[in-house]
Amino acid sequence: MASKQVNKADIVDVARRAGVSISTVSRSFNHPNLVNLATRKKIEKSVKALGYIRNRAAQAMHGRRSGTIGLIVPTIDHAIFAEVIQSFSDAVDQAGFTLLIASHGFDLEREYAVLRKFLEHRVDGVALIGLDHSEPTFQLLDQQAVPVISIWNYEEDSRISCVGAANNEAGELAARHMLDLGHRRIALVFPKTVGNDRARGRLEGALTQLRRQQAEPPEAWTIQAPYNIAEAKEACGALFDLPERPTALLCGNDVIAQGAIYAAVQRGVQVPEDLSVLGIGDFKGSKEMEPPLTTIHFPAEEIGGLAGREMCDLIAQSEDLKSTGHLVRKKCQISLAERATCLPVRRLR
Amino acid sequence: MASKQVNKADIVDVARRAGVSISTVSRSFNHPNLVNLATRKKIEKSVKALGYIRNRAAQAMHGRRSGTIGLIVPTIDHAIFAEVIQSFSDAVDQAGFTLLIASHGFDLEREYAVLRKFLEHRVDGVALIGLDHSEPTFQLLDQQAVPVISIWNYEEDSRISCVGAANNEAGELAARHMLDLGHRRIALVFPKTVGNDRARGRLEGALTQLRRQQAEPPEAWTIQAPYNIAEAKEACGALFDLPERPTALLCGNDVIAQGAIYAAVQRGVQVPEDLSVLGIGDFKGSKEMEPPLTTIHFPAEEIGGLAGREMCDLIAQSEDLKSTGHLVRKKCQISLAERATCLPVRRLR
DNA sequence: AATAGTAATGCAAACGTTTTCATAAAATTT
DNA sequence: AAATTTTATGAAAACGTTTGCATTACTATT
Repeated sequence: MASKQVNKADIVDVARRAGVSISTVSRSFNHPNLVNLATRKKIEKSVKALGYIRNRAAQAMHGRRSGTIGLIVPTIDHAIFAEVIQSFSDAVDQAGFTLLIASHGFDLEREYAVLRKFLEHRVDGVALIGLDHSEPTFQLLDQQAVPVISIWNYEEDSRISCVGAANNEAGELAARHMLDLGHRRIALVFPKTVGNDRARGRLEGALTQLRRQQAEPPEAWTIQAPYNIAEAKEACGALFDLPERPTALLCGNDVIAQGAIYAAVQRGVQVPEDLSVLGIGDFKGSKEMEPPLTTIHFPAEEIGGLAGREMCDLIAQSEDLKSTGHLVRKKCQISLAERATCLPVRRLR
Repeated sequence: MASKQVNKADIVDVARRAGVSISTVSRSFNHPNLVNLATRKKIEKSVKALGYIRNRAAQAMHGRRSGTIGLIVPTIDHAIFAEVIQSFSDAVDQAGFTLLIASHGFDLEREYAVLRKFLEHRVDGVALIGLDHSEPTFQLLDQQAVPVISIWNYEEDSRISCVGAANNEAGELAARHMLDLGHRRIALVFPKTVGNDRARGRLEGALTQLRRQQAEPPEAWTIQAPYNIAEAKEACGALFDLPERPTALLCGNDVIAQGAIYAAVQRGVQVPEDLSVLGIGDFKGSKEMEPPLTTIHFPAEEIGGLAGREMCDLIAQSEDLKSTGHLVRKKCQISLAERATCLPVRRLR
């Protein structure tokens, strides 16, 4: 509506208007202490008048720093990732970085493509979710020597730096809780595990623990459900319609647990009286469900924030060129959130 | 672990290794048809060997295009925004853009700061949520003449291009449905409306409709709840404990509706028999709740995707410099999703 | 009063591309 | 066979910054 003339304000224009050289203008931005206060004021005024906005692209071409961090996630639209993304974003934002985000839809080839794209933009660092990545991805990361961090999973022998929790421990903890409550007829409902080390770790942890106590579920009781309430509900419904019903359901995540509970309600199966249901993840809202969901708490916000700060540190280090190249690994504690969907097994049935 | 030598591969290096000039290398990327196939192959080989990755920053300095789009949202960690972000991201991704994301936590001053930061990175376009923005934000946008689009809300006289739905219509539709079911004792539970035109539009639409039919709720029945199941549950709980209880609850969004239902369950109030509850938004999972939530459906994915494509178009147009500067507005249809939480009022009580 | 520092600034050379213009070689037309 | 067009390439000038080095004008030291 207004003038809308093409804006051209340049550092040169700013310099001219302020009656100084461009070096001085540049310096007044980057090393203000090196320039006289009065000069700085003049420049400031000139900047305001011209509506000048620094060009980070030009800046980046120089000092090797673009001021951006790339975050690659499987999907943004996911209760738990959204939370991690938010806290990661807040953390790097605070350090002045700008966040580039892309999702690959659980496709590791697209992940590689996105990584390349980010590298073209010369991100100062890259964050990935999980530790499952394609070989080309690892190689590219290594070759470009870009600071990188994996969020969400912890593994003591991870190939790249990581901040997260141990998913197998979550699975073990979950199974142990069920066993502690006396359950032996435990069904497992998990998402697909290919290319998803989160789910795989949890499932393996749970199975390990169950086997250890000779409570491995029959095949019919180990079912797969997508990350999606509706389909989880359906999958669990099928399970409930089986002639033999388990006394406990160990779900790979809270969404599946929620679906399971809905499926139970639909069939008049009482939770937790007739069936104990345990989730993993402690998604937002799980605590407020009715009945509140017993689950394994993952400190998503803590992980995201920690990862963000760690990412910034890594970048700062790599800048010092001391670049010892050593990996950093941070393990965040998970815990059992005992709420209302699990009960000791009723011996009589 | 591996070599990890500092990577320096340059377009110059590529050119040298391929035995051609840098112009040819650059051309082979940007206008492949202008360079001989054999030469292209040589360059390709050289690129591979050196692990060269183009520098978009340097590229951007030239042609005025950075290949990035900035998306500024109030928060990422929010069922509905996450969905919009995802589809917007997918759409711009498909067009080859890279997405910059930042959240401002519903603080319009931070929104302005983020916008400036994005502008420093020379984003090719900016997308914002909603139409409520500070005056400096609008001015900056106008002055920089950067393609901009607002996502989520539709207003026929919006100050910037927009793709979204009409929130007041959602409120009206919601109120009308309750009235159609015979309810007259209707309570309103909405989030804070300052700086949140989504909530404000909905509330106003609902009130308009209710007044029109002389069913405006008493003050005690118009309560405020934050976007948060736990607090919504609490707020609604207080409402239920009032001596006079409404027969219907019109909630500003599905999260609040969910909280309301939990609060009802807790108190033994039957939904929908004793109380009809209507949400707005149709969040993921609302359909699968037990009972499935009746709500006003907002096509979040459609809005995000449409906005993304529109953003790309806007950028393409602005590049043609024909820049007619006219705004584009797209209205997405909302609809009533009748499910199980609303019932015609019981006259006798 | 001469010397050595220090503070403030400017000049010009990077940075890694893209693109215009010029040129050479090859293909086509006359 | 000469003239013209087309195709393929290179040289060099941008693009908007940052920064090392040089210069000038002060201020402090002897």
